[in-house]
Amino acid sequence: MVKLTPVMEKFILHWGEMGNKWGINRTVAQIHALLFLSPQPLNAEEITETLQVARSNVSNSLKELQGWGIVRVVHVMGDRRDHFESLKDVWKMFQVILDERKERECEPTRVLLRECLADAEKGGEAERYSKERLAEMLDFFETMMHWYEDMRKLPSGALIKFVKMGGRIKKML
Amino acid sequence: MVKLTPVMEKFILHWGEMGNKWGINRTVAQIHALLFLSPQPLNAEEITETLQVARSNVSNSLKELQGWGIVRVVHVMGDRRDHFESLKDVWKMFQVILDERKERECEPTRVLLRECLADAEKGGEAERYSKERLAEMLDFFETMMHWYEDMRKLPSGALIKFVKMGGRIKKML
DNA sequence: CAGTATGTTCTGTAATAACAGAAATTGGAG
DNA sequence: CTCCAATTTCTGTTATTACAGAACATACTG
Repeated sequence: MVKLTPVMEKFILHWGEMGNKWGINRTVAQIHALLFLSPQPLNAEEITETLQVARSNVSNSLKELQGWGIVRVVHVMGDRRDHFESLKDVWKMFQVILDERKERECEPTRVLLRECLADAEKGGEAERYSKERLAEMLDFFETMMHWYEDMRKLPSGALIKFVKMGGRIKKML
Repeated sequence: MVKLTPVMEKFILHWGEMGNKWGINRTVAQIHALLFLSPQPLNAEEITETLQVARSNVSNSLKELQGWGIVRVVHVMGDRRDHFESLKDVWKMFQVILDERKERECEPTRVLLRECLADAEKGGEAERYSKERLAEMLDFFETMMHWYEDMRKLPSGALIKFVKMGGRIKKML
């Protein structure tokens, strides 16, 4: 049985709410927070007891987290139950989440914007204004996505150093 | 009466779904999309008819969008009804949204993380591991938020140029 | 001031999402 | 193969959120 410390509880609850505001199911986010704070991998039963939610809910939420790529199954010697652990490296964790959201949400939007622009071509005058606006939107998406992909390629140390430079980068430009 | 072109309709529906995935109410996002694509400001009645949702729903959603700072009221000469228009500059629009999410969601998280770390100090051994993890998390948040604030200060032209440079920035480091 | 257009708030309903518990499945262990 | 632990999937319920329509409030018009 995992006993939540006051700090763990506080963070887990907050993380749940936060997830919610960003379109992530509350229990999914809570489980993620729990695993993030757990020194060892936990099995589903332990998560169920600790967070007091249904076993099935835990099972589905873990699948979801694995789908996002921030939680993975590990095995403990002499125990055939699955155990779960979260990525612990915060930078990597958010990188993985961003990668995933880019694919799931930005990419389809980019595709749709391209389609819209193609349709707008055939729409003549009626679509003129939409075409203008959506072209700008598409340019924004493409620019940001390219930029993210470029940053993404940097070795993680270089990226961190770069971000930590913050405003001083300005002088270099 | 506003007649939706096929392109407008397609984009509005997609934008609604997209909003949903990011924790934004569907009609709120749809209204935003409509205003973004509308060459002129629209009044609430027009929005109601165009999107076929209740007048009250439109009223509340518009308040929400104004709260986010991406839609504002304008007046048309000789018409006492409020008209609404969206920011049209995509870069500015996303900047405003990010500003707002930073304040609403990241800032409270930063505060909470600080509290957690303070609590963890008093928690002794039981909180040792949590303290480690949350300290890293806090560092991540502070670094990213500082970085964003620094970038935010750049004149928008410089920022755009900077982002468009993308990977070529690497050579300069 | 009465009447009307406009906009907001309130209240109940409908749609959706989250969830619990049961049933079904999978895959060792003996 | 049989049994049992572990996990997943299914089904119905509960909670939440989104929404419509009505009631209300505001403020302009004549």
